[in-house]
Amino acid sequence: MTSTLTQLPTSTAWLLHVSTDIVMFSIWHDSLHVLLRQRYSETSNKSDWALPGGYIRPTESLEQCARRTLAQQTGVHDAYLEQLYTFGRPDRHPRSRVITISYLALIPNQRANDIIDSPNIRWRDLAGLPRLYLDHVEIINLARHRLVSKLGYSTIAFRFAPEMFTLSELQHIYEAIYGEPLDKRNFRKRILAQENVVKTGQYQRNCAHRPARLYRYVRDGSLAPQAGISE
Amino acid sequence: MTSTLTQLPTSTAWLLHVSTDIVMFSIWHDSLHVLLRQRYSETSNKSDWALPGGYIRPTESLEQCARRTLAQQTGVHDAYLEQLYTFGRPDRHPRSRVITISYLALIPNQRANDIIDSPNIRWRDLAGLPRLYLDHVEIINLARHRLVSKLGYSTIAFRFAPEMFTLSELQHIYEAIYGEPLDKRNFRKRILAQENVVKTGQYQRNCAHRPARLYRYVRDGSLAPQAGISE
DNA sequence: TCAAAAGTGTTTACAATACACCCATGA
DNA sequence: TCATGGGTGTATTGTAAACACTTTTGA
Repeated sequence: MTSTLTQLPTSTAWLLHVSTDIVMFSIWHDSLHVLLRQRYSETSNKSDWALPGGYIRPTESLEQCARRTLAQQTGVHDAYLEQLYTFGRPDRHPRSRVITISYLALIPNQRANDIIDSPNIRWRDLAGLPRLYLDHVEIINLARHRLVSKLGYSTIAFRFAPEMFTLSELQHIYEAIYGEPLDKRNFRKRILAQENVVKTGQYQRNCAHRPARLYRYVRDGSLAPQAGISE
Repeated sequence: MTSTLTQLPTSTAWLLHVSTDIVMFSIWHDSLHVLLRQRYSETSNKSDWALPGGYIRPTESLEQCARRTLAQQTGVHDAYLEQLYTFGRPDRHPRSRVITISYLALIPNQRANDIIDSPNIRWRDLAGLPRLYLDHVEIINLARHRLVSKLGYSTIAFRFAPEMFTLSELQHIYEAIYGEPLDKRNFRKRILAQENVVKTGQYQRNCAHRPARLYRYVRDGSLAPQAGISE
């Protein structure tokens, strides 16, 4: 910033809006899905699908805005959130200047069921997205790209898993995101080499095959992740 | 976004400012420096050092804003730019709501000399920064962190190097950013394994030792980097 | 001939890959 | 007893790390 408010050139007193848009992913039937909401255009009678999100309020932070709009529109209060990228092309919105800060949101797969399944809110498979509002395809593509690359060097995959999970469940998560199968033995070796993946001592129940061990991921409480930056 | 402008609740018609702040790095005497400008506060007579940057205009994109303010304040027109992170805590500015999109900027080290060396614009060593405006320390720390990690998997280091460079010059760049020495033979092996680093056939001149080969980095023109996202 | 940086290979340790069979359970 | 997914180890390959001496130039 150049200076404090009093020094602002008057030319900056123009209308500008800031929003957040949230790309929430979850895995359904072994493929990556994104949560979309339907928007009815008031001009044409076409409808678009859009990312959850909305305009920022005077006293909330960017992340709070993302959390609030996500909760209002989808009922999800406790997703993992991480800032993605800020889109600000002057012509990205047809009628006004809207700058949007995009967020990546993740919830455990089984939680995806809890989301109110109204006709206006739907999980959509990334293969075969409908026509999307504004530049929301671009935002989703960036989010998927980021997710894929973070899978390799971070522990972000555990955000898709429940409290206790089997190694096969975890492997399915990786496979759904990468879109290709992984070797079972090498996968297990690699995961178990991380010392924060620990046996719970419990096992699956009522499966028509040998019951799998349940594991837990323990985030070491040492350094709490800074809002949205880390992982 | 929830909707188009006409549907905006009136409560969003409040004053909000958007700026960009640029963290421009360069290497001086084997250590990483950042370009700062001096700000005189109109309230107290203390002065702060701040990142270059400024408020966005109605018709420019975020990156154009970063480029324009950087050029106005420092004379640098052609830096490499990459979006970093958006800071938007409601209390980050004392008098108004200012959301800022931070950018990482890099120029070849020798270009750093060209920058107008006014008392108001100075390269400052990252070890030993002065008191900084608002949350600009935080922005700089994030930028350095990002730079260090990208050094490992990207080709961003070549942004510090001139058109033609010796492998030792390149190694000094890496060492300055990591803050630790590297093994010469392993370094050269690793760099030369990348096929975009090619011999020019030319050599250093007038050095009091064996003249070093000059190399060039060739960006393969196949896919041009998408504005600010890639690398 | 000296100082100063350029240039060059090999050995070792570790990480990633490929690959196939037996086990425990419910039906 | 059968179908289903759970669970396990080794050999190989490729990649990263450690490490010391010779070469070329200007002074």
